[in-house]
Amino acid sequence: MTQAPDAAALRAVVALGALAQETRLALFRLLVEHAVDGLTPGAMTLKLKLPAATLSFHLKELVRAGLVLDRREGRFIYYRPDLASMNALVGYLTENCCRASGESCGTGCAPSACLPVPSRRKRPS
Amino acid sequence: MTQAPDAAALRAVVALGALAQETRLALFRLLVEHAVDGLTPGAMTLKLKLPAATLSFHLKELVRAGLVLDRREGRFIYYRPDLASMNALVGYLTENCCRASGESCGTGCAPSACLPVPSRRKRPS
DNA sequence: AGTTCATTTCCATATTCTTGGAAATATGAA
DNA sequence: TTCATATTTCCAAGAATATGGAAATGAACT
Repeated sequence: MTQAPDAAALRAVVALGALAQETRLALFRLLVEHAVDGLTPGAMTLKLKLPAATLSFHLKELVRAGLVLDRREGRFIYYRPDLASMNALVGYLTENCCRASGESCGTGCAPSACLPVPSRRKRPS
Repeated sequence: MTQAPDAAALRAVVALGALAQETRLALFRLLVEHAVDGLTPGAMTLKLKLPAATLSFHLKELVRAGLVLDRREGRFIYYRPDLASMNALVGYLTENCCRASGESCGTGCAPSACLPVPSRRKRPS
């Protein structure tokens, strides 16, 4: 079965697996709505009505997959989506799963969907 | 946990789950390379070096997710990717996971990636 | 009828994922 | 230091997935 350990495919499988779960997909979508400043786990538990342990588990999964970034700010941790990474995933799917090898299918097929967050803020202690 | 059983999200989760597996992703990519005529399970077992039972299991999963279509032709069954469905998945991700709600992020964000196999190809600029 | 090939289902096993309470850790404030 | 809040890790039980041999099904041909 294991024949071509393609690194890009491996990354895609991990990212797809991270999104292939109802709670995590909802969580990621929520984060996308707050892509600029991010959200704290506390805010997410309120929004999604999840036990803290469950939320933390899924959040960690998204981070492990490289789809979510975190930054500590005092007592809080802000999580935000890594849109560049998400974009890369969509690009991979478009490239490898949307068209036959070597073929182009029009202007809409460009892999670049949207770019990383425009501006960043930092405020560490 | 289960709070908003969004049908579109549900479909996306199933499709993502179908692709979030090394063997199945390789399988789907193989099918995309033969999107026009399709492939028989026999040909796939040879290409991917999988036991028939294992291949059948994964194939069924892809069909269940709506990503693969089959047609019987005499003694053979030909499987081919449902590119429209794949396109819808990419569209969903682009719409819901690539940008903040209501925001546009440039010309590249158009949800339509590629449509079912084109008869004519365009020259990329 | 019976034979052969293509493909799937049956089944048991092994592995991985999901859940969430309880305990632990980290940070800031009094 | 002590307290309170934010967040994570620990753990264990249940649920879902993955694997593949062996048996069953389907479809053509003799």
